Amino acid sequence: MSRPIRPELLESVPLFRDLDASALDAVVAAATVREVAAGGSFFRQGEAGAAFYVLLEGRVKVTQVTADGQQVVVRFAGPGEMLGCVALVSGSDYPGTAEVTESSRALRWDRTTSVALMERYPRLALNALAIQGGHLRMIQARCRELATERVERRIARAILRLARQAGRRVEEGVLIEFPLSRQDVAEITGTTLYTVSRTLSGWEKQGLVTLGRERVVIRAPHGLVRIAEDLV
Amino acid sequence: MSRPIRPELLESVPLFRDLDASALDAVVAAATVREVAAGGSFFRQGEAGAAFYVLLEGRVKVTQVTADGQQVVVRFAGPGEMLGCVALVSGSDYPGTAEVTESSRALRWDRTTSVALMERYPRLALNALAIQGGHLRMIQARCRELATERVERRIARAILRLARQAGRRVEEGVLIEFPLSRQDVAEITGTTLYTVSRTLSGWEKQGLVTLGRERVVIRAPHGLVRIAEDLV
DNA sequence: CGGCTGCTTGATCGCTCTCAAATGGGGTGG
DNA sequence: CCACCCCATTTGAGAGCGATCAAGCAGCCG
Repeated sequence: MSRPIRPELLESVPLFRDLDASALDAVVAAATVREVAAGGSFFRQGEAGAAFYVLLEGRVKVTQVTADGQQVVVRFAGPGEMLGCVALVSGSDYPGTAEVTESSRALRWDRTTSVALMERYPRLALNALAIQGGHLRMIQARCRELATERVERRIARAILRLARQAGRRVEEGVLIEFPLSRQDVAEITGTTLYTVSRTLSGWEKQGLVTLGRERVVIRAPHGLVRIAEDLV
Repeated sequence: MSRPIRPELLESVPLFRDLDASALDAVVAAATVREVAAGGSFFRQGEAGAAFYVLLEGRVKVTQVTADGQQVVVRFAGPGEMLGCVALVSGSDYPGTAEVTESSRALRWDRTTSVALMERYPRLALNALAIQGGHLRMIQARCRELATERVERRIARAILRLARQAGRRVEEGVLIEFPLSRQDVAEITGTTLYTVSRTLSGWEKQGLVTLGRERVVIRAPHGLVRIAEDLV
């Protein structure tokens, strides 16, 4: 039906770290593979949390919408990352929507299977705990930024973070690999697309970045770092 | 040395849910009890994450400070809650400080012990994962609020949340049980103590709350809910 | 080539921060 | 028991960041 999964791909999945070979085999054997094309979604906010995923290929944007319809981007996930972990244990619904921005393949376990596997292979649960702890740390940092920092600095931090997790060197500098609209950046940093546009344009005038439609190339990372970190 | 731990206290700890009696015994036997008086702390931001705690009695305020010295309140923890979970697994340092606001007693496990227990009793790891998932959910909600909502609404939500987790009925209404300064509320909601003071005073004039030094009593919860939820 | 979608830019408004100063409650020491 | 002091709080005045609204521009696809 679908292509086999390359073993080296599985070995680089953080959730599977330090899992011995037989355990890894059993875990993967219990999974099904789900493919979703760009534009689709693995799950949507409010649905019952039926399954837990590990993304193998592609890219996913996790978003939430507020009661009054404003959208917020929670994170971008790439190959190797977990999806749907928060809804996993406490029999609850998905807190966000996992929108597929590049066609994706993921391993899928339904809830009872995931829990059974974690009970059988505690390493899995510990890894999940560690990874989720990392997410918690990251989102706490974002909260701190939202609460205490000016917009320009938040945008600089967001761009640098995105470059770190999905940056590719091109001749002009570092390109953020996936389509990233001004609106997306606004939803990550808690501002409006107008302010994002003005800020990025300002940076372009200073030669810090090069812009395009849904494209950002960082020419002078140190410049952005100065904006992000300087205690002026 | 110290008073024995009442079993009914342990049974209400979410981390220990569905743990059988012998496992619970073993887990508690592996712990030491640590007492910290009001004003002290269980751990401080930046220290190596040496231990993991379950609070038995008292109250703890978890805070972070930014590079430029601004403080942010992450959460308030009461009896039964975990502390130091984020630093537990990924051999990292504590992302925040656990300030004791009411003299506290907690069970303490050092890192290697915690990990060993979770491997031995996977239920523990799964419970921790579920609880941490709840924290993640909550902090995501706060991020969403910070990014999209006006200050008055954020303050209303914060006050209601605090009342839900530490409210006690008194004759005038619902009192938030622990000393809560305007500054604290500001650090929770990402604003300034001036704005908090103005907002609360406004509510007092409308009869929604009664105020005192480090005290808030909610007289009309539905009024606050209207402020927090109405899609005006 | 036309339309769609994403982006830029200008003008204006107002929420919230900031700084300054006054007020008051509560505990402590005399 | 009283007076004092400290600290949380209130309140005012002013400034400015960033939101909002309104147009116009530009890349991209059919």
